[in-house]
Amino acid sequence: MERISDAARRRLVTIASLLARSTEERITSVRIQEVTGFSRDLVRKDISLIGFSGGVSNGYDVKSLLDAIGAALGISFGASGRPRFCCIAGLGKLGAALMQCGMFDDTPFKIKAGFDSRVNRTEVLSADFPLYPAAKMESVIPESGIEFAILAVEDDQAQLMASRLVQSGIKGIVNFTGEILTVPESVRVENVSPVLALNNMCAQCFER
Amino acid sequence: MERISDAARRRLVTIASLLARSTEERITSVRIQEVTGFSRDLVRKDISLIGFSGGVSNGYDVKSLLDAIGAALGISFGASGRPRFCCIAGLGKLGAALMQCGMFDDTPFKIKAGFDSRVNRTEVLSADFPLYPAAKMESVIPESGIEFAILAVEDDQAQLMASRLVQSGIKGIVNFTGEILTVPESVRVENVSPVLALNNMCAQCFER
DNA sequence: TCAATATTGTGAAATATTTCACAATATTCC
DNA sequence: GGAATATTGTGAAATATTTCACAATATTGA
Repeated sequence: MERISDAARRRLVTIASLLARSTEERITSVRIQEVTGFSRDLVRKDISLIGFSGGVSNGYDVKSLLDAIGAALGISFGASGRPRFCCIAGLGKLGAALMQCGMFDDTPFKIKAGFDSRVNRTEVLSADFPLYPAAKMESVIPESGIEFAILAVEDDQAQLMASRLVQSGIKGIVNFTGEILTVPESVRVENVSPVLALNNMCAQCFER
Repeated sequence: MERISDAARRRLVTIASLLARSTEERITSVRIQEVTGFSRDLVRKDISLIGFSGGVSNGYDVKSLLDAIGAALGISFGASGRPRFCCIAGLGKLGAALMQCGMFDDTPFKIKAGFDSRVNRTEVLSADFPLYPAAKMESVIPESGIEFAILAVEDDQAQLMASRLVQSGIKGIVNFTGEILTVPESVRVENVSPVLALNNMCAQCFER
């Protein structure tokens, strides 16, 4: 099977989240284009790339296609799939909100620990999972089977904490800070800083 | 000047955020590669794309390069640049945290309004800027010169609110919800949902 | 049933992007 | 000062991605 490019993989993940929420039984490439903005040709190519071919002239079966994408990319939707253990590093306003907002409830992502360098933060807050001072990171992460971290510390601590997460064996970091993180090639970073996002949008608006 | 691709623009924004935080006076393409992971060749190409050429054999002058990228892409860093007015739609745990966490303090992005469909939310919370029931969106946004919105509502309200933001004349949406938003081509969306980010990371890990 | 229509799946063509390679030039070190 | 080294800037080559075009097939409606 041909290699799946990074861009194609992201499109497929987007398509899959769309399918996961669909109330329809079938969906066409034209409809996917309307919702996501990806061209219908590309949608068909991406789907054929994972070796799926169940489409007929009234589109794809939503459930089969979702399963196929999930199987090809190793992802699942809803709370039932193979659980993926995560932690939150930084329990300030934003970190605390992320841990309490219920965003991960219907997903395979399970928050298993929270870390903060200020000991009193971990004592004041309460959560469904244990909170630790940051010093415990290196032991807790491997022991709990935590794969991914959500980084929500202050910008000036971001690189330091990221490096410690990497040291602790984390596979990927969802970066809420404004810092550009330097990590080994084997570790993934997804930048979700609102400020970076706004800058990208401004630049895009200016562009035309 | 040759067209700047979307990917190149994003790399330039990333490079610019890096420069904006740099304490050094000069920086080389090799150093930018080390920090960002973009190949040094690509870094040089991107920089030449905006018509900047000030590099010598010990690198680029950080300040000049930052200015050049800013001028080419219409962005600025720090609180001094041309202000860009934003709003937050959805004042639940996450929206409230975003509005209080100080993340935008040293940026040109100024939060000018908050919206929530539950009237009592806007009465209970207090902020540096006015809070309105969502019904006021269509009048407040054009009147305040708000260009961008941060969408932090519950998933099931996401598309509806996004459409109303679009109706109100917003240029771009930073989307914290897990929904894939359908908007006109003229409106930008940056997806910063932690769940989407985690899914993209999982897919990437599986890939190799 | 059968024509008209809609849709997928996929090679081939067209574009776009990235890497390569190297001349030109600046810096460093002896 | 001069050789060795480092770095940019940029065409050209190599890759990669996207769009095009259309055969194959399913569905719809008369």
